[in-house]
Amino acid sequence: MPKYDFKKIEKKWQKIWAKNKYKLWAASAPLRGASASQGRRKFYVLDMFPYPSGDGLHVGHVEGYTASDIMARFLRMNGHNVLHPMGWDAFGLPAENYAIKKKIHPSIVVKNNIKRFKNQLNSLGFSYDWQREINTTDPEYYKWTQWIFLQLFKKGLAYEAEVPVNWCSSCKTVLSNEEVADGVCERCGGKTERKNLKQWILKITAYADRLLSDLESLDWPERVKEMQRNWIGRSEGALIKFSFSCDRIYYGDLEVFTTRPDTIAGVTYMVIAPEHPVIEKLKSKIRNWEKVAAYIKSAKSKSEKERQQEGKEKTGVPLDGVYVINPWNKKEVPVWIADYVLAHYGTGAVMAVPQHDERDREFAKKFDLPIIDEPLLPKEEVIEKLGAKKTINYKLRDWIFSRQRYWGEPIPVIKCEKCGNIAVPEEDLPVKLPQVKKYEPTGGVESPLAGIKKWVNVKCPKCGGAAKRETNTMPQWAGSCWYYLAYLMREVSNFQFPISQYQNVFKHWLPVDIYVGGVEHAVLHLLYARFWHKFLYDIGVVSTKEPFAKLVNQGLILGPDGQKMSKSRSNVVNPDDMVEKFGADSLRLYEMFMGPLEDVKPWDPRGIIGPHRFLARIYNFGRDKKTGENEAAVRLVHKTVKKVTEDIKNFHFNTAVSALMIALNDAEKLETLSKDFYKTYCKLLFPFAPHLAQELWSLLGHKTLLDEEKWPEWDERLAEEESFELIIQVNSKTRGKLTAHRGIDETNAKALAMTAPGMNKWLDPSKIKRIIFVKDRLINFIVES
RNA sequence: GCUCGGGUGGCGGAACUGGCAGACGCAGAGGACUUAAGAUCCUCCGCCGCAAGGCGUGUGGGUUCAACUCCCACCCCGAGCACCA
Repeated sequence: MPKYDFKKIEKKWQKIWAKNKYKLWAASAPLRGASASQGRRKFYVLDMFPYPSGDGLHVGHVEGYTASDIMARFLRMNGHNVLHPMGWDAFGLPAENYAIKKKIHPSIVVKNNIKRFKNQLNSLGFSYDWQREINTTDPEYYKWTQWIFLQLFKKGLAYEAEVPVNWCSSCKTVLSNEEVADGVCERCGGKTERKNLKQWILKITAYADRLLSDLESLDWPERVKEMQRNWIGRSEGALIKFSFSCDRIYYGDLEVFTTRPDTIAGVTYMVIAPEHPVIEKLKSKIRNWEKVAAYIKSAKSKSEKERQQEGKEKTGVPLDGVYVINPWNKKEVPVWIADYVLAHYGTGAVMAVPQHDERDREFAKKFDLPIIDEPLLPKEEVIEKLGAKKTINYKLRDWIFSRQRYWGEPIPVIKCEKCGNIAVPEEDLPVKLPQVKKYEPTGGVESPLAGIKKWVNVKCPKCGGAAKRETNTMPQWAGSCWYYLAYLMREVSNFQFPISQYQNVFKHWLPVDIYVGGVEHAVLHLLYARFWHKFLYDIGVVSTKEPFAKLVNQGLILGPDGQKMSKSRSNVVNPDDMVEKFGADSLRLYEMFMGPLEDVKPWDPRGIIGPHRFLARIYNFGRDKKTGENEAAVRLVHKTVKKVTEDIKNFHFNTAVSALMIALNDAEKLETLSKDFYKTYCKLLFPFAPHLAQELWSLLGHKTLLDEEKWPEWDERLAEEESFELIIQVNSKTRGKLTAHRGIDETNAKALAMTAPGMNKWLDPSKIKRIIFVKDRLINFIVES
């Protein structure tokens, strides 16, 4: 028997595909053809593009990319116009850190890594449309990233402000809230500290309501939607004014935000955040100022995380001499400061209702403040009587957008002492990242770009006077906010201005129909990209409200030890090794066969052998079989086509692979097989194991490429077996089985069941009380016991 | 604490709308072939039992002729959020 020489087969077809790739895998341009009338529609099948790290492709990449490749191939064979592109998200710290260490320019590092990644992707037989390849670090690409920033800037959605920020001292840059998890830098795991720095900020909060409500329209995993909902954190309530009363004299108002105006009668004290500006104003009235000042100082010195970690044990200080009057019942209550009240949320002040709020109760108990039982009031009535303002608050905060690092898109702004922040004129884009000798971050508010005087010093575009460039760069996430549009722009021209020339392609291809990627981007990339897309929608660039209609998350693949793969645990499985040992088709097949796509699953080093053996068996299958018509074979084909087709549509690739295995096992038992069986089987196998399927297809004598073949159809009647196994139960226990014709009625089933071997042991016909008959399944005799 | 997933053989997992639990694969056992090993092929493979049979889908209860599937209570694991007023 010939050996399944996967290396030879895979190389051979990869060569042929490379020659034909633009014909085979290029989507039709929308302006030529693509008629929706014949059931042919567009499908935009998108992978989350990789960061081309020095480690090369990971088996986790292979999982998601195989899933989308199966989908793309399947849809193409079904006659659809499929766009399946790939590119590189190449700005960011790892390339820069590597560059610092090895003294190689990051662009060279990135170039080498991309080359390696691309080879790896091709070695796995993915059917990407490489004509549309993009790279976020290409100046022609990032000029558009800068252009979008400028549109945001012009609409007032990008602004500079001094704000408290998260600073990562090991990455030496500011981070966004989304990049900080548990007080730790998402990137390097280092502790973050709080600093007040002047930064560029994007007003994502202006889109909070739409980012939240439009989630409903998306076919996304509920988990991801829920994470975004939590992150946006909408709450409805009202702003209520309390009056300060010091020595019984009115001293201005204090506004609080509450979601529970109905509990206002139970307010027994007031708490304000230590940072609240009113404290300074009331200073002269506060009798224990020294104590208060000390508390404020200690609160400010702590990071938000530290405050929260200590948060179980509440702390606070009363403002002696300061009271507020409850507008509902005119009662005077004391005012406290405590760091469990956050300055940046609501008004930074809370009316405390210990009866109803757990945190208030904890605080009240600790400091012996009264807890009163009170009537719950009609919410609307309270709001109306007090003239309170209904408000909606969000947890979401604006996106801190500048980074003090080299390897990112320069922020296209010129700072003029006279004119302020001035946008770089569109015709001057891109603002190219200049070559520098040292990439080391400065550690301060400037990026290494600040050291290049020639680059920094420019004329103000407005007044012509001396001015300086902004030296901060954009964060990692900027380039990935719009890359799915860049693939489309490739179809028209090579990123030329103006934007209007791209609107037809955007209209045709958007939204992305299937977006496959890891769940780790749930509140980073996926939130940011939705924000930018909505902005582009508002300024008329794109015509859909959302970028990604359907999202599929592949589950993490763990190491053989059940732990997350990592170099330090040395449990990383390298896809190259697997391709070398078992072949690309085996790797693809195994990763799909491991379990449901979305599940987290451990890598079983032996597991890949199963699919590999299966492919080797297919390779030699049928060599000693007679060709001929065979009804059982026909039914087997139809059954398998149905199962595999439906499974692919539902992303149930594990059971699709298993159906292919079952079909082979069953076919081996048949004496003759028709030509048609082999043909159809090749087509079904093709999306999963394209190299072998194509090889077998050509061995069958076909000159065509399977990419251009039509996906098989099935006949519902033939997809069902003629007969079934009738389960015979007595008192709901299975006591026998008989083969019966489909559609058999109760009377015949009963007669048949009586003839089952050994039935007289279990069944006395005179004692039958009741018969339950389930068509094409079972008959259950209920007898007296 | 809250929210969302999930708990099925030694392992990964399968099971339509409530209808044979354990498909498919890995591992394991026995056999064939081989000087041998490997590869390949055949048979077995949830647990108890010689068998007949009984028991089995996290635990306890319920509904039903029939429950992995539906209902109630609880336990455990994973992910996310977490002083957001």
